[in-house]
Amino acid sequence: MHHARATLREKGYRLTPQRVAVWETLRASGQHLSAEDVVRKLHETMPEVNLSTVYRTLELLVSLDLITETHLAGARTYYEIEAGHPHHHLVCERCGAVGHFDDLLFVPVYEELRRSSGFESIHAEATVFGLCADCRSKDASAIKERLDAHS
Amino acid sequence: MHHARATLREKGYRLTPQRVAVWETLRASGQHLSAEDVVRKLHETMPEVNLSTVYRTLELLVSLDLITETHLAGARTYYEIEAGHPHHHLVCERCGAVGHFDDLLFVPVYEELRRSSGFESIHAEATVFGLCADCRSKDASAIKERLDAHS
DNA sequence: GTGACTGCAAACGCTTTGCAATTGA
DNA sequence: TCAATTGCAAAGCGTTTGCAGTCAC
Repeated sequence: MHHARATLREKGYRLTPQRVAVWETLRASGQHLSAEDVVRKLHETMPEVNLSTVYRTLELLVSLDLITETHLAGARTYYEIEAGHPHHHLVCERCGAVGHFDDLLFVPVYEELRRSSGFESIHAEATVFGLCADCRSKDASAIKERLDAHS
Repeated sequence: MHHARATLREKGYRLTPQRVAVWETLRASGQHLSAEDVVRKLHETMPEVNLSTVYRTLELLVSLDLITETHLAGARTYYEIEAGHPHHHLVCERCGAVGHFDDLLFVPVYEELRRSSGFESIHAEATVFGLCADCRSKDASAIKERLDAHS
């Protein structure tokens, strides 16, 4: 919060209520939100904020490294507070739950790619899909129930 | 080619000139093409083919596992002939060159994620960005030239 | 012959833009 | 005060859809 206010001030950007509110919304949620998600939340307390203002603000916050964009799946872009360390996403294909994992896990892959392809300055955007523990245990109990019913 | 014709036939789909042409275009290029790229190439020999037909055909070929979709960067979707083994992409941020690497490189990462997060049935979509060897050597010679000019 | 397919035009969802009115510094 | 920022409406882009006509089978 201070972080964002200070950075905006420093760089000579105005501290408008809309900008503060977008930042606060992302911070409070702690989630990955789309622009649409952000206006929806904002409208609860600031009904007049416009979607285009939200887009402009998100773009600004990204350019100041205060938030990051990710493309989890589909057309939409999602935004989250900059975590400080590069990471990637783990998405449950059943319930949509989103987890993080550190980019450091990819270091051996990057090294192999440098060696084999000659690419340098490597960085990645990766989304890993799967079934989260919750959904798997729900599946397991559903199967058990069905077996019990037959016996 | 036989591959695609046979599969379409088998599944009861009609073998229209448009479908064959879309498939042939992707095969001939051996590249990652967007729907727009495909119509542009098709229009050289079949000026009447419509973009929406191309989209419908690409969707069909994807559903038959004859081609795959990837999201290299930006909004566009790209298509390529199904390679037979899962892979990811390596994109040069300077010249746009696209390379492949095998999904097997990620196996240790997947194992770690299963262990630490409880996710299962894991698969990923990853794009790795960097500077390809060509662009790096061009950079290097440009710097050398500038240094020589000053000496 | 007939239903699967095509071309066309219109709509889609998400995002960006131009502009006049507003507001933070 | 006055340029930066906003809200609004319109356009942008890539993609999807409804429909009437066409064509592979």
